[in-house]
Amino acid sequence: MKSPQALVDIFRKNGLRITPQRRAIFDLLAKEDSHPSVDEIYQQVKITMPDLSRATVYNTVHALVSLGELYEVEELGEPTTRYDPRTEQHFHLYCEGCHKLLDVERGMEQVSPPSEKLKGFEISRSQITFYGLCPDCQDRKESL
Amino acid sequence: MKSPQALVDIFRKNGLRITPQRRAIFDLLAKEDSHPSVDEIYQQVKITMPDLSRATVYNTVHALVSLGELYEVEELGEPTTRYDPRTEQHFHLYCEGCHKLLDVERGMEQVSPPSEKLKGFEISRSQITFYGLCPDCQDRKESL
DNA sequence: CTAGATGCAAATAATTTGCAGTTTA
DNA sequence: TAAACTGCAAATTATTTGCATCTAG
Repeated sequence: MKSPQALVDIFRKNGLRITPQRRAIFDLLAKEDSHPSVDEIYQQVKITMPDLSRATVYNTVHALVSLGELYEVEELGEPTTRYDPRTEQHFHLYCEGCHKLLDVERGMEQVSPPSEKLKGFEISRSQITFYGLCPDCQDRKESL
Repeated sequence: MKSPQALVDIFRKNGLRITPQRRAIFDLLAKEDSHPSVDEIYQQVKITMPDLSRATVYNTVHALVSLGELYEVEELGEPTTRYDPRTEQHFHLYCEGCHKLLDVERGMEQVSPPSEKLKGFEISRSQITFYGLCPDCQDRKESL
């Protein structure tokens, strides 16, 4: 995630305005190293800004996604969309037991399929998720 | 997707019953080579079975997913879950212009990250999606 | 016969929308 | 001061649930 100030600049450059609510959301996301939902962002920011509205969080999150500064993560079988503040290439490990979601760096591993398979598609990004059980949930399962 | 008869056997083996509704859903999915939502399945089957209920489709689809005979595809930024009748390994190409979703066979490409990165996770499946623009949508964009 | 399924309708819950009032640039 | 943003509340929509009835095995 870029710094709050960088996001401020990007917003202004795109004709979007900077409000105290947006600043607070930028600050939160910059500190965040998990994958928060809109509601989690809302609950956090609400602590210091009690009359924050959920609609405002949706609004700002959508703006960030449009600008490519935040990504949706949705392949989790959960009803809520989570957001990913990390913009570097990485993949996800998702535990189907406890719903933990971990980032794993992507090395030089191939991130695009052989071009003859692309059927003329122009690829802009990819999402790779591995589903399974984390060590804790493996133990929990064995002890049943 | 397995044949309707194979699914019938699997359901019975698991103590689930075979109703005309379920048979019709199996038949549809066996023919299907796209990625239908519950509502699309419902609309199709409803044609020949007018008092089908959506709840029944949800019920049967969930049963199929639990048995590992159908997969959820959810990384599409759409509000509805689509289902994937193909059980072989493959990845997805998703067009962000027209929301087309294509299957592409996966070859012997590496489907799991190097084990030292797995942090003890036990992986059961993976989902790999490439986002971009299909040839048609690339043309459409250029001609603006 | 009886557990499991069905259809219906009502309930949930995430997200979107409309709008009057407020604020940023 | 005009366009953008805010909070609120109502609307929308996918999915889930409760329940009385029906049916597959």
